[in-house]
Amino acid sequence: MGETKYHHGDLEQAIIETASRMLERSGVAEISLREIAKEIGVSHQAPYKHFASKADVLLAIRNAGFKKLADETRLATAKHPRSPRLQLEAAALAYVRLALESPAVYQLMFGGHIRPDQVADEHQSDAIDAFAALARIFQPTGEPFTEATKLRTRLVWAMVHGIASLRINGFLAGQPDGLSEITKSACRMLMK
Amino acid sequence: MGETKYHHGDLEQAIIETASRMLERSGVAEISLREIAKEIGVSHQAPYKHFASKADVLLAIRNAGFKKLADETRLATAKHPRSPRLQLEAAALAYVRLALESPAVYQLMFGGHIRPDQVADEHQSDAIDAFAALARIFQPTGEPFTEATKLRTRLVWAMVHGIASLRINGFLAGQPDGLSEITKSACRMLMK
DNA sequence: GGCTAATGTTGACGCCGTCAACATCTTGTG
DNA sequence: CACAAGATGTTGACGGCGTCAACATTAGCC
Repeated sequence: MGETKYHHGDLEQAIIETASRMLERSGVAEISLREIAKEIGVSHQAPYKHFASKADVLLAIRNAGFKKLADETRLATAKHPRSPRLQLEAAALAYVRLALESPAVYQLMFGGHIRPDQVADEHQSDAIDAFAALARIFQPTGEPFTEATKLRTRLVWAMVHGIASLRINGFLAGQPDGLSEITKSACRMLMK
Repeated sequence: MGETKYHHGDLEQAIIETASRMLERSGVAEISLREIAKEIGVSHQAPYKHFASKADVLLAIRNAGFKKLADETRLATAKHPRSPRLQLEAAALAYVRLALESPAVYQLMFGGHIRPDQVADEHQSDAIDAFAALARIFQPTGEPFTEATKLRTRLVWAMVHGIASLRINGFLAGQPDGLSEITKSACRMLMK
């Protein structure tokens, strides 16, 4: 049947996937919408039926990254319902692992490639979700987070973010094992 | 005298300065060599007499950023020769202040805009200097740093880097004062 | 003073993101 | 089932970009 169809079927998803793959291979500065379209086998204008601009494609990848971050954080903490210590460690390790798995996406989320003010509020909520999942480690009950909890959560986030970011940029040498060690040390320090 | 000269005088420095200014105003994705040249009042090819490529200009700005980081770290620690606690706090605050002063340069240093493998070893040394200046807080004598010192220094670096990076990306709300508080909390935790 | 290297200019090329106009397919409604 | 309307995809054009090549001007050294 149709080996060459006029309509692609799910071009939007194909663009996100192809763009993500090229992103990890070539870096955000090197990828072009036209090349993505060519790779998919579609005209250079086809992406504009699904995204308003190239920046919009990158934004979608960024948002998906934050969603995954929130999901994985919740998943990690859910595995150890009894031990905040293990929750923190699992969340931290998941965070770092995610960043190392898709460094280009991670840089898209935190590397200044997208101006913070051009992110719709609706999509900031995923980042807020990730923050909340972390905060519940320190304050499992449902009440509004105290200032102490927020401060603590910010320190945790900054710590794991710093570890991941430095590693991606080549400033923390060593095997992933060594990175786990640093991450666990950080957790020990933050849990005390 | 010469209001319009054929030779500029110090085009190389002018390019770095103009590029840095445009960087902070427009973001790294938006700036162009041609626009920089036009702003300076020189032809679009003139920059190529001083830099091999656009990437080379960005690299120079990145390297200058690391140099400044190392210098400021040394300066901060030198102010409190007696108290490691104050040294750490001063270095951390200087680090965060520097990042907030020139966020675009900071993103150039850590945001994945430059591939780590295309940085000449010679220019990694500034980053190593900054690391060493931090490490001396924990091990003031001149011996090779112990593993414990290195781990500790990495945690410090990751922490302040995380704070600065999250703030630049809009994930740590609040006045600079609030940021100082977080930074000081981090120092207290790391010093114990 | 004149040669040479350093510095700056003009012009061209191909790629990029995006606008406009047109083509084809899908789908909902009578 | 027909067909209009909207969704999806194509071709062509434009200006801006980074960079190569060829040429022009100037500075510095013998």
